[in-house]
Amino acid sequence: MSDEKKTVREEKLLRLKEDLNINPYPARCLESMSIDEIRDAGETEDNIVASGRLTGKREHGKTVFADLRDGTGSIQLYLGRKVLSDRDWSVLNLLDLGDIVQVKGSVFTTRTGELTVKCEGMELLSKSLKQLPVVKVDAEGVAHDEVTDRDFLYRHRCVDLQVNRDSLDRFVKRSRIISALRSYLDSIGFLEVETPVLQPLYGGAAAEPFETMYGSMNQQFYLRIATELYLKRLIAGGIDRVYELGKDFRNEGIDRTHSPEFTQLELYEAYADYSVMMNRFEDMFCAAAEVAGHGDSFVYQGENIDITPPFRRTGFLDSLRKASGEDLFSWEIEDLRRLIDKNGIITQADDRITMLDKLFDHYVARRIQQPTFVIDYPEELSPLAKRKEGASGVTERFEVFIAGLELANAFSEQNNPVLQRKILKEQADASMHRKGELDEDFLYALETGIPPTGGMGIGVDRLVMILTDTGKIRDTILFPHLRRNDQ
RNA sequence: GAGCCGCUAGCUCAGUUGGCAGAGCAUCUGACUUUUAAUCAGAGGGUCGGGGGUUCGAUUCCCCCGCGGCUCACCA
Repeated sequence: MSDEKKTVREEKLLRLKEDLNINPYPARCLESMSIDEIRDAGETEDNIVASGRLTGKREHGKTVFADLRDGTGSIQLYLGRKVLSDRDWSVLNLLDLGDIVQVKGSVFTTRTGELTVKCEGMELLSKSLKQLPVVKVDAEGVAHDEVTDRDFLYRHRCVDLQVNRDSLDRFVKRSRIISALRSYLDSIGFLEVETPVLQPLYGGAAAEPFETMYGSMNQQFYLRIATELYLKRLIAGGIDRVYELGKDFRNEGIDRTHSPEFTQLELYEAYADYSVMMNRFEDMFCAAAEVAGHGDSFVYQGENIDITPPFRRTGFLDSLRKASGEDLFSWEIEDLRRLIDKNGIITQADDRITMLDKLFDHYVARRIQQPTFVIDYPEELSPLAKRKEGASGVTERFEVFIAGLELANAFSEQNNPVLQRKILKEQADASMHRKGELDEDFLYALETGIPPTGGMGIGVDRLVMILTDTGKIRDTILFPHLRRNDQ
């Protein structure tokens, strides 16, 4: 061991152990009430037990006021020289902010109107050796010295959750939103399943995969970019309502709305189509909004969002035509390029359909504020969707946009195995990476026959962004990826 | 992957036109029996992200590197 100087807290730890014969990390403690329960119960002469982290300490000679916080809330402690035993008073003097303690006592209201535990006994449950940032909130509710260093907070989420109240609230809501999605699907007969994260072939979306060497198989595997092709195998297997809620991985850029590791909900429903998926989306979105504490509307990044169903519907080509004032779908590639340049859109797109998609993003998608189903996408953009009957070149597909964010993507699934094989073959031939490889197992499943099916993918992190008024996807993810910082 | 910005005490930040590095909160000592951003008096605390260069002297100027932030690109 080194002979480095002990920190103040390490000294206190030693004094607790040697001078006071206290175990600073006991294995057991008394059962205690949660702090919100204590608050609900109000004043009482009875002895209650409360446990939590010491987050504030105001010393007044023979009296100390402190703040105790657990996962449910915070309450003030009153610690008096005359009330506490000599031993507890000595322990108190060796406590630091951040220590975890248990107190026993009655509950009263101070003359300033603060509900307070009058402590008669106190036990140290765990000594904190790190001096954490102290965030104080004044009478107007303004937080002082709030920790803002993103790097620090992402690397030490435990600190973020302790000192930044907003952060904890956001992740609690995230959890509740996910529960609400599951409850909805479970309640109408959907079966939750788990499909492989490591896949010998990847598919179901157009994205760069993460690659990994599978040692005992002696083969290259990929982290999934979507669960689609496996869930449809289950539809073929007769699981008529199926969903998976889990991580997908796309080896692409990180920005405000993209995380390479993200959470997606994919659901498939046999004997349904994309219009049923619209209803499912509305139902789930409203259920999630409710558990996030919202009514018919809420504010996202300063904009009021009205979530009263039904949500607006607009055609992909119609909306593009209206917004641009031109029938872009019939334009030649040179003219599209000129329009893209004129609008200052920076893109490497060189084919007609990608250019149209870029123009759609520019003219329509990013300007959509209120919940909107953009329906009937061009078939070139939608290889896994069924073509719309009676309309040429479009598919039964929609995406949901709210506040300029793409939240969901759904379609009436292509269940014609002959057409599907043809489309995937053309796509594979055109791709540099896939080298013409088709997912034959998936096609086999289609060839055994699957019913008409509606399917949908929902970006869960983005849903949480919208419902918690969060501007960056990273802030909805507990442990976003960071480079190692070994210094 | 590109451009711009940042990195100073545990936290929030100031500052040095190149000359022993500052504040508030936190910490430590003392005072105080109902405070709540408690107050008052005093004290300690820094490899100024890392490495190199210029210079009598660099935390400050220059170069390289690391990490982060913002914008953009990639992302059916």
